[in-house]
Amino acid sequence: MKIATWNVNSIKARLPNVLDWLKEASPDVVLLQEIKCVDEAFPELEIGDLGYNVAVHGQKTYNGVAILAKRPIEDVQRGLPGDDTDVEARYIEAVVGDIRVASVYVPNGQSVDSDRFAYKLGFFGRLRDRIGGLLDQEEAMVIGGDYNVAPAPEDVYDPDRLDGTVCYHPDERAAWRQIVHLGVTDAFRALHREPGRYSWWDYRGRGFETGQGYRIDHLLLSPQAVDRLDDADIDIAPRSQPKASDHTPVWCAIAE
DNA sequence: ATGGTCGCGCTGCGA
Repeated sequence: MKIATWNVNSIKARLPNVLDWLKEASPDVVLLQEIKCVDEAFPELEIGDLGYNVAVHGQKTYNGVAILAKRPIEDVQRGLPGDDTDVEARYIEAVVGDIRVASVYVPNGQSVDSDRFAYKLGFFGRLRDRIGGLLDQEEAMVIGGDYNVAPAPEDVYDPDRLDGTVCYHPDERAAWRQIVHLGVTDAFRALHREPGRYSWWDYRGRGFETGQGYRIDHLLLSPQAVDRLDDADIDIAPRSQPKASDHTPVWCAIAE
């Protein structure tokens, strides 16, 4: 089962790109972030025509996550537990076949001294609690999304200069490791040792053209999923297309 | 140049 994660930065603005990639890559499950629309506005018909079922947790203008799957999507749960006052649509979870999947959009954090950065660290803590609880079920699980953190120096284009800035701050990397230390595995890094493989390039400063990227989109696998991990990679082709998202898909293949 | 470019939606905010 091929499972991908992709921050599309508006599903409406990106629909031609998304449809092209679904046809080209034919993933079984796609975990989308930043769809930037309410549930009713999600282009379910166009995506359904390609054979996908859809589960959406949308929001007007900002955020929004969704799951696409060729098989039925069961036991859908919307929202990350742990803070009843958090109304931002950043988490959706479901079961597809024998694998539990989730699409996560971790807050960007804006700047290190902002309230949004504190919200980001709090979100990481809640995500850790959720993943810890799910691990107790001892099932195959893939938690994919835009984590908005590059875990290690090899995951950013200039680690010395960027250290301490948003998406590569020591507190964010520690929050990431706290999740990893629960016992989940970064699927891409489990199979690739090479540095300089990125999933996001800032529109500003023409980051893609100048090679200034970050690896911030990840698939975290439970041990039961890692045992079945056949392949994983980052597909940078969609990032070079016209009207591209600033993120590109990351995928893994789990044996049936 | 503490900038740059997108998307949303109509003014500036979030990323």
